[in-house]
Amino acid sequence: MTTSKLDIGLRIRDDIVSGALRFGERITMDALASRYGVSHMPVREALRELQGEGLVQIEPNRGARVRSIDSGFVENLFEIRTALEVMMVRRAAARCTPPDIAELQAIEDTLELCIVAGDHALLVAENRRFHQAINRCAANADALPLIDKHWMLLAALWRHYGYGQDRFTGVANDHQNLIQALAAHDQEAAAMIMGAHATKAKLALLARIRAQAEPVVRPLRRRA
Amino acid sequence: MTTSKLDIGLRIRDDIVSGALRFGERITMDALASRYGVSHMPVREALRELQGEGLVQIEPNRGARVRSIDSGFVENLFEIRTALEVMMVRRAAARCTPPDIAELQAIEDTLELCIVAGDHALLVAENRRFHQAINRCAANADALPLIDKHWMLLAALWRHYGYGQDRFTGVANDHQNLIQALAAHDQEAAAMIMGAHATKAKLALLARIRAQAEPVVRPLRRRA
DNA sequence: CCGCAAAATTATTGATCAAATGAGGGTTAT
DNA sequence: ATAACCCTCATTTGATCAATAATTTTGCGG
Repeated sequence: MTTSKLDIGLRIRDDIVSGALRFGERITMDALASRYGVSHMPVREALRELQGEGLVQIEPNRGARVRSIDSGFVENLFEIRTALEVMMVRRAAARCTPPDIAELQAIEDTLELCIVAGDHALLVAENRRFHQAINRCAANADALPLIDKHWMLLAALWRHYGYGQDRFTGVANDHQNLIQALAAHDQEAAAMIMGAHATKAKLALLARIRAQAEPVVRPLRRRA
Repeated sequence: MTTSKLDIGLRIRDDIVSGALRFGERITMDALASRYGVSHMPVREALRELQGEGLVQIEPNRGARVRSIDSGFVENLFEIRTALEVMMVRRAAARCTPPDIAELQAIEDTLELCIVAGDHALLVAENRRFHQAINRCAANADALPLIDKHWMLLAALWRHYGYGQDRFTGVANDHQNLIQALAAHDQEAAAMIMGAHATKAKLALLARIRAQAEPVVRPLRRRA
């Protein structure tokens, strides 16, 4: 009914990331069409596009479902993102300029304030900004959407399983060391730290999954 | 006319890779529909899916065109694929079994026969099989389609610019050393060799592109 | 009461149609 | 003659309709 002319693909994506559409859930075009107040056509095209991105899986003549996840999938996802971000931080270390470093430090400052204040919602946003800033320094425009896609999926998983108590201990330290390595144009150091940083996140999320955490639906701000 | 019921997306993909549809070329649904003897519908969905994969670019209300190419894009593509394949070969080194090694050696044997015989067509096929076999050992099912996608794109570029004379000198040596490292479960060695292997390919293709005066990039008309 | 088969219902897939958007050309006015 | 404006055509996009495939339900027989 609220027939917003916005791209239906974005709406579906948001609903997947926000948890409104759960992983593995079967989705019919009828349901989505009535949910968004449009006909089947935009939904069909959006689903195809999301299938190309890997977010939904379509079986011929048998409908679509949101990509289903298991711990193996999570591990695979992390390894892909880690490999890409390590590559990117290496490039960033080679190319970053003093203004870039200053921007990173500024983001990191507010991020650490969030840690102290316990503002998780803003914290994850700032964390993403931090990593995006690094990736932008890497100047590989074609890797950015790839990383963003995986980041988005993993963010949805964090949301679903909840951030543990000690999720962000060590993050500030990693980030500070990362800034140091970038400022010194030390590619190997930056790569090492980033690899460890991402791996720690992987272990933390896998632990949450193993612990079968309650699906916490946190009132995270919808639009940044 | 030959209305094969096969997925139109595959046909379009093949036509892009084979060069029938050139990079940057504008494609209308009418043209594709009549070309494959189907109505607009399957073409629409296929184009959306290919857009999700990044192979075609769709501008709203202005149609679709095959992804356009420049040397920066090629470099970006190689860096992504290299990062992923290095990650994968590291995993493969940790997990591969004697039968895996035997299979790799068998593929490599026929590959080297192709080098001697100068059978380029079979050679590239065997080369791909070799790398796919390694990636399968890595047991990261979610990285496989990603790598395949980039491999396919780069294969199309090789096809277009041609393999130089010395493209495959050193390939056999790299592969043999790779097999040794895998058999010894030496992750670091395998990663190093794979990184060098992929980087050499990057340099070779970029050299081909620079050497060829004729640009593949078709002048893209910009919107206002 | 259980199993199998056939029909009906449900949902996807392909096709045709109508409307909206953008581009290109032609005409007119200055 | 040139520039701006309008009109027309081509093409995408959204909607409805028909048909194909699959799943579920129902009915019959053992």
